[in-house]
Amino acid sequence: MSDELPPWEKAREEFVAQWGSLGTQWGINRTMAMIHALLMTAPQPMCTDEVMEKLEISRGNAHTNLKDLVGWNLVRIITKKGDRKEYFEAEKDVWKIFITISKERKRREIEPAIRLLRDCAAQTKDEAVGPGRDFHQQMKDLDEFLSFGVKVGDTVISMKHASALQWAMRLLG
Amino acid sequence: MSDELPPWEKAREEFVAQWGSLGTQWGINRTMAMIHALLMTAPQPMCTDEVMEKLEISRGNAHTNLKDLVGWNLVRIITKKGDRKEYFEAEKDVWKIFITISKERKRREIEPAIRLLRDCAAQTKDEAVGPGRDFHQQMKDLDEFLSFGVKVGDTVISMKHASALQWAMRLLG
DNA sequence: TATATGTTTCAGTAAATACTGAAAGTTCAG
DNA sequence: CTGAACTTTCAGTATTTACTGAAACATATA
Repeated sequence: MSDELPPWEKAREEFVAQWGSLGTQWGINRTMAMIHALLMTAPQPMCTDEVMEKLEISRGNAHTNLKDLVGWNLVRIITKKGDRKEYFEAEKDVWKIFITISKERKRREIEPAIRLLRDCAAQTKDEAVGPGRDFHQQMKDLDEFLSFGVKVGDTVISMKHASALQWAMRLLG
Repeated sequence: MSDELPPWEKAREEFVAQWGSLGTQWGINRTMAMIHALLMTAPQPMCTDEVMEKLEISRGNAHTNLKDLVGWNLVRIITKKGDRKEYFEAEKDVWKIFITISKERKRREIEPAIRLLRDCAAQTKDEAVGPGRDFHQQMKDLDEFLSFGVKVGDTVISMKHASALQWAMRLLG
């Protein structure tokens, strides 16, 4: 069956499979990464059954991961009139993908960390000497660093792609 | 037992536990994140037995994760003369931690992705029309974006903390 | 209102990951 | 050498995470 595919689809299948493996490395599940890869390279929006068939996965699995991708704002639902099915379409613009992922990671990963650091710093704000003071300082340092990073990130993701590019080019000299 | 701890150690225990939970969210295992948190806030380098005791984990688990952290260059081994034990000490400087993590993630997560994208682009370089051409272009776009990001990242991590800070401040306006 | 078409949920199961504890391996001092 | 002190490995087990398939649910059409 794979033998009958147009050549670019062979490459696509490799891309989907490998992107899935890579996904597990950066902490997202294989199926979700594969669906994302599939949709990013789909000429047309795909419905649940097409995804199930392409990846040979169950309906429940396809459904859950499609909806998770929608929750990440990496995929949107398309409806066609006269057709009750939902179709799924991935954002293909790399800059937009980058912005979306950055925002989500900030919300899910960075902000909770900052809250923890502030809480721990607050609990130890009266420590004036020794290990207690060092601990307090470490919490503050980490907080300050992450908060500053968030600020920089917010600035970057508020930029148009062209502006960000120009700015980065200047950095590279 | 916890009741007898100095107050800053209460905060530390919360930090360690919560950092562990956060760790699982960004795809690293709980124990590794907890050991890292423990060592980042340790007044002195700690040996395997101390880590085992503090976190109530087995020797094998402590050993594996300590060595993984050493592999990430986030922790280094200290030996004291006249003492055969290995002691472990985490980097505490946030800028250095950031640089270390950035380098490792680049190596483990970004570079393999770039290799995949180039491979898939190469396989489809002759596609001149339609979906094949779009696929090829998508691979190239992703490659270009990530490669450019790596370049920017390399520039930033080659900077001294103060320079990077100054540069970022300028961005923030 | 019945039926067809599609979506969502979830109990049960499979697979991947992490952990334990003990045995084997290593190194050094006497 | 020999034994003590410490490190490393790994088979077995526990825990977590992901997946399946079918039933329940929702909604549009005849």
